[in-house]
Amino acid sequence: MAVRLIDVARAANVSRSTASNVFTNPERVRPQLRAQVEAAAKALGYAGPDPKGRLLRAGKVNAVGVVVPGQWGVADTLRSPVFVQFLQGVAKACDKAGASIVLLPDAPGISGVASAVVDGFIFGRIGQMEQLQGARRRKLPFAVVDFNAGPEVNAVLIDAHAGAKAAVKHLLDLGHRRFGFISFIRGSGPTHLIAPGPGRDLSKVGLQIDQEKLRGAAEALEEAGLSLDSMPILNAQPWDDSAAGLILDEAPQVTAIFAFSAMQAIAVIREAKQREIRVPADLSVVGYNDIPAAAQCNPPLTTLDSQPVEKGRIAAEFVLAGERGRQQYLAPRFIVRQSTGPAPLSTLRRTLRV
Amino acid sequence: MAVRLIDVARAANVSRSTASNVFTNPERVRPQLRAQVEAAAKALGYAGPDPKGRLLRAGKVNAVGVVVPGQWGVADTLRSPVFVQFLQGVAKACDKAGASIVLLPDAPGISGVASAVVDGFIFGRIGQMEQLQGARRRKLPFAVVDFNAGPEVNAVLIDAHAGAKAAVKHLLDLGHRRFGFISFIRGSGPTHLIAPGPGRDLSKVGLQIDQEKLRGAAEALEEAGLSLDSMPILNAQPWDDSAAGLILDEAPQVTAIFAFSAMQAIAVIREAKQREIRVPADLSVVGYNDIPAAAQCNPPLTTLDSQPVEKGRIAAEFVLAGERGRQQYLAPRFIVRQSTGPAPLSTLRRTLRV
DNA sequence: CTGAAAGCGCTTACAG
DNA sequence: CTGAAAGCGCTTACAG
Repeated sequence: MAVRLIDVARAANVSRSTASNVFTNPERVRPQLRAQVEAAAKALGYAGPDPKGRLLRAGKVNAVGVVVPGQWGVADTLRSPVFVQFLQGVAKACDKAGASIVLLPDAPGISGVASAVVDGFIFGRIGQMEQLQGARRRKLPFAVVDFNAGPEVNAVLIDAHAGAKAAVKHLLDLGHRRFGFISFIRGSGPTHLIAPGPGRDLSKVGLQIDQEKLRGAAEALEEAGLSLDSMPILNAQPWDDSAAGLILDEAPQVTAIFAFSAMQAIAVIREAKQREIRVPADLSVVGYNDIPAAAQCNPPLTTLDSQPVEKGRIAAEFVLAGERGRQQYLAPRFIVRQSTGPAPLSTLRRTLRV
Repeated sequence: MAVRLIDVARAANVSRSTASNVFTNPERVRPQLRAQVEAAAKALGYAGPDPKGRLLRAGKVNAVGVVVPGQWGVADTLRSPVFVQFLQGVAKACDKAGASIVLLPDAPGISGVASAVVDGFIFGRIGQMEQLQGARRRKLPFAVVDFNAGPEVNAVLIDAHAGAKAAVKHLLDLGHRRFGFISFIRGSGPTHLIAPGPGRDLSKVGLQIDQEKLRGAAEALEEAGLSLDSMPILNAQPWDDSAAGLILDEAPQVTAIFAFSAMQAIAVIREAKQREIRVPADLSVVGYNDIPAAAQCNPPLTTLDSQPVEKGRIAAEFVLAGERGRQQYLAPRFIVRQSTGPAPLSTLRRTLRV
């Protein structure tokens, strides 16, 4: 049914090679013959060489795969503004290189890493080393973001430890002593509170990068004679709207909340407003990531810019260039807006409400 | 260098067919032989069948291409929140079908429509029929959004005429008589004002869907005894921040602005605030598309929800199902928030400023 | 359950 | 400048 190159070649009375050249290396074919072949192609309705055939022979797809955690799916992941910023960065590099982007789930199915038709992979959010196995086996170049997978793996990293430390220091300088944290949740479990307690196990909280944030926060607290152990940590998906209410319910004594995602920070501001808790007079809020809504919300959010666009761009460049084992560190930028202020003298008004 | 299926087959002392079956139809192979092949694969470091080879033989890629206008590039297009919502819809359908999404520019280059390795195309924003040529020649199913390309072309459409008419009626009911419009610009030209004037040519303004909006607006105006010809229209990219200032400069007499994108509407609100023009007391603003920022801005934006997620989902379903010539109409939802209010009694305060 | 053969559609050295 | 031949890596009827 479908017209093939050989059909065109026959109709034009030339060999397959010549017909192929007409489409791929036109300058190698005499104008007259070229016109002959083009006429035959037109007459037969030939669309040009089938990419599937070309692919097998030529080897290169001109596409990079952006792998999305299977548990969320592509649709859910696109709801994250930071992921979209990251994707913009990937697209910048791909646009320049004339490559296309394939969005694919990290699922065992037919559309996953094992069978994607791409020249390489970028992992946008990763929980553990094992998720890289598939890409490694394909022997294609790949890059990882926000995850250190050892010296042989291309990675674009941000110094989240320093960022979180700076954020907590900023709050300490404002006089805050009682903090609450909202972390990204690893896997797809339900939102839950990790109550304060000495020696509690935080190793399952969040992704590798959230672990770094926790350590950065702990360090800043210790330098001020405080301990992270005495502070509540909420474990939630960035888009779970119940988290903000939960932490305000469970930790009314807190005067500052540091959320490891901008969406959660904004949710806290919104929820606080509904409860007539003033931000920043009663409660200071710091986020992580500088999404568009962070500057637009009221009050505008104090947050860390984690450079997602740059991350995506560099990761894509590594993959497109076929690099192996490159590591690039980026510095977060701390942006002070109006959601943080001096610690209130008393939390009486708030605790009374509970 | 790379290990192939045949290498594994030889090492395991079986035929290629059997080796192939181990990976593709394991249940057809006796456990013992299967283990033998798997051991050989492991020993050789074989990653499983190369998708490029499989593809050519099997025919189906399990991916749909989302085509982005070449003049903007993928990176620019991802800056549009509506496009991202649309992509979410596409992803919903693809996640369910186990397909991946390929983001590709509508450019002549190697990564374009002509050579993309996909099972079909979705056109997210289209200026003219000719852009469909490439997809048509590939003989793959494709769908178009917000563009009527005739009865043989799958399309998901929204009744923008009715939506725009409702929006203008809403403003008329509030007493407004002097309107300004900000349309999407076709192509990549610079932002410019189309001054009022009888019989001016509006056929080059915006895309097909913006033409519909203009007609809907004109109809509402005529029913109120007014003419679109007497109203200024600004032609701009949704992300051009200078447009809001320009229309406020050039059309100070206007009491209501209807922007054909939410981003422009929000920009007008922001710019008005800077000039101490009160919204909605001095100026009413209506947008098109209900992006997250529309509800969050201050005051929240009165706008039309154009159902981008649904559009994407349905378009993807058409393509995944191999449909041809389906047309689906969606109704826009008019959302009244706080950026529109009664027309001011006088625009004196504002005109004095100019 | 297993294997020999054909072929998916194309490009790429190579010989002329 | 042009053509005959080999082969990219795999799967799929088909025969046994």
